[in-house]
Amino acid sequence: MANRPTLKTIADRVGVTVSAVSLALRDDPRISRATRERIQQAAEALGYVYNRHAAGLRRGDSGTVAVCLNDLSNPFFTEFLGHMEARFREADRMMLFCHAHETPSIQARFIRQMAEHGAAGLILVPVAGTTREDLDGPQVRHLRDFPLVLISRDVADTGFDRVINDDELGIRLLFDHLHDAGHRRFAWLGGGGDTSTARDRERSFRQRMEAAGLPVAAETIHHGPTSLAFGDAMLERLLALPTPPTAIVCFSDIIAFGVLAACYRHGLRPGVDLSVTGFDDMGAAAYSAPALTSVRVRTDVIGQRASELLLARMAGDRHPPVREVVPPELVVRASSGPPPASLVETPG
Amino acid sequence: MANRPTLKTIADRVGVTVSAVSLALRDDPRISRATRERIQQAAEALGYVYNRHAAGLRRGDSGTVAVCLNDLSNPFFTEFLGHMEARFREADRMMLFCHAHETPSIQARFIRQMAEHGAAGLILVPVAGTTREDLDGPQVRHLRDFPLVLISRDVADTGFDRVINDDELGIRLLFDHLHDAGHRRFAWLGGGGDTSTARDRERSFRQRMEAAGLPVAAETIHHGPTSLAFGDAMLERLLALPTPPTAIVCFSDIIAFGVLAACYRHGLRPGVDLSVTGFDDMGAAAYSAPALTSVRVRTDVIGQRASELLLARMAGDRHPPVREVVPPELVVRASSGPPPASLVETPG
DNA sequence: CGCATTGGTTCAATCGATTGAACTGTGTAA
DNA sequence: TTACACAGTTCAATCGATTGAACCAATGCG
Repeated sequence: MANRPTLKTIADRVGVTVSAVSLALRDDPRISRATRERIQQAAEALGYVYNRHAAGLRRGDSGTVAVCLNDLSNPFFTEFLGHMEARFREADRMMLFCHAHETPSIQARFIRQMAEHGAAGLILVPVAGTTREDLDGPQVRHLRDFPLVLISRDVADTGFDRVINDDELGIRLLFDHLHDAGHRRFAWLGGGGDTSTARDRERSFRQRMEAAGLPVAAETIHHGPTSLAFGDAMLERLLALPTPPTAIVCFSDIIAFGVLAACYRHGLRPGVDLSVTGFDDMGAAAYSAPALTSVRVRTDVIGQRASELLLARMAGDRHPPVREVVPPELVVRASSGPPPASLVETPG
Repeated sequence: MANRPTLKTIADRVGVTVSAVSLALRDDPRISRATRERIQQAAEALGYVYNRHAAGLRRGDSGTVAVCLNDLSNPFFTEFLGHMEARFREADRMMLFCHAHETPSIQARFIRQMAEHGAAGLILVPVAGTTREDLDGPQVRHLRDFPLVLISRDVADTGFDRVINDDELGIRLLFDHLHDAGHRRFAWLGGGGDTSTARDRERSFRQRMEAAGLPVAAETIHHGPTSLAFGDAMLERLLALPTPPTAIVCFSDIIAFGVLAACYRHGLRPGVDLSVTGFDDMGAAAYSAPALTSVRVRTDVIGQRASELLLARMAGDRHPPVREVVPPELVVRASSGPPPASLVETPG
């Protein structure tokens, strides 16, 4: 800030008023060509930097949007960030960024501060446990009619736009792939957090199990953090069961990678000795050892749609809140295959 | 922005002036307890949101810092982001974020725009090819005396603070570990970008080779992007050589993961049949298959130091520019070991 | 009683840019 | 010659908050 030149500085140097400078720098035809050029040269020479917030104060838009992610250590979410960043750059908007770290208080604070900073809109991957109250309650009155789009995770009854993955479809594709390959003994390594994603994926898994006439026993479902360590540790526990599963369905790629690491240590060949699947299909899934069967969540589509919706809202669009559900795709790779022949239950 | 309440709104409701409201909301003792409370309640009731930029206009600091990363898809850099975000949150500063995508024009644009948005400081991981000119030339006159800290990658002679990893030390630790284990046939899979990191690591590698009396042949050094695909593809080429290397030293973990993936497909056991090492030691390195020997770059230390330096500069510190070099640590895991017995050259 | 003090509040200028209205001087038409 | 249009520029209010100075009333002191 160290006393940078302002419109006044330029005006004094050229010998006109700030109004003339303001108009000239924005190429307003009201200022003559000659004067305009003198002004623009002076600005250049002085190293003038436009003050967007002073302008925004008058005009009513600071030109920023806010983005709040729950977890930066998960590349899945940074993929979103990348896609949105690109779209907002196109729209000439800067991004105010927050890493909420799955912590409600950090998220709450950001929701206040981004408003104080004049953000014109907010894209939010709500942290686990986010309630309707948090986005709609008396503490956040300023969010009323505020352009806000939720992505990836849903929060019911908030009246905001949402763009989310079709988790039900994803799990169905995955389960059917495994079931068709002959698997009957499944384990679910699930997101422990209180998120729509964790709930929806697990519910779908249970539904598919039921539909296939398979029992969902206590040792079928396991909850834990979305971390490599969790997947790694869980494989050990699953192997210790009297009848270990032949297919391990993981809530996310991250967990699956942990399982693959443990498999490697045990000399187990995923895709041959047992099947392991992820969910999200982040970039690394194609290069794990072995490559991971997963469900490709369209972070590009979701990120772009969310950006579009937000920009539309910021432009004054007043349509009723939408809930867009983006279909994912099954990506079969080496980590899944038929169960080992010795373990296939012969009918009768 | 949709006509939110302002100080005036509150003032009218309570029956005082905006000055009184301004003072009251900041708990100034000049306003009586009674009035202060009435004002604060009214603010609460109206859902008032502080306008930091209007205030900043008067006070001269908008409360934001800018952060520009070269590559978001590399978790190594998001680790930095996480550490800095935490520090800036503590300091009550919001982050204006940019993903430069290794693209100079995007970086240049951000350097201008963050200034327009009144950022009080900038942390930059310069994109490949960034020159002294880009940070010090006539196009960026506003960066003169601007609080700016470079991290991870250095740009010479710019007069800015820098916090970087000791790449020379890192490579030395890695090389000596492999050499001591008996390896004599090395390959280098290097960063193709024009960055100090790529240069310093490769130079160190060459120096150690020379010091060990080993020839650096054409098939020893290979350049390519920092991607899984590059590492994956390179293993194929290295295996096709008449005398393949026994140790593959990768510029970064990302490349090494690609190599591991290819090894898996070929049935090669890293750490047994050949050794593979990474650099950065990002979180996933402990959970690859097998776990990756790497050099732990202290993203936490670097991120924190950079934040501290920046905050100090923003507070008016005028010390001459510093260049802090943070020592990394060797982390030996399963992906490296002695060369296969059959390949160890017997002396004489 | 008169004057100074103090507590509580308002006044008014300010930060940097924007913009509708007003002004100035030139050229053209009546 | 007067009136009028018009191009080019300036005036002045405005956005929302801050702050040193001014103001006013009530109290304290001599």
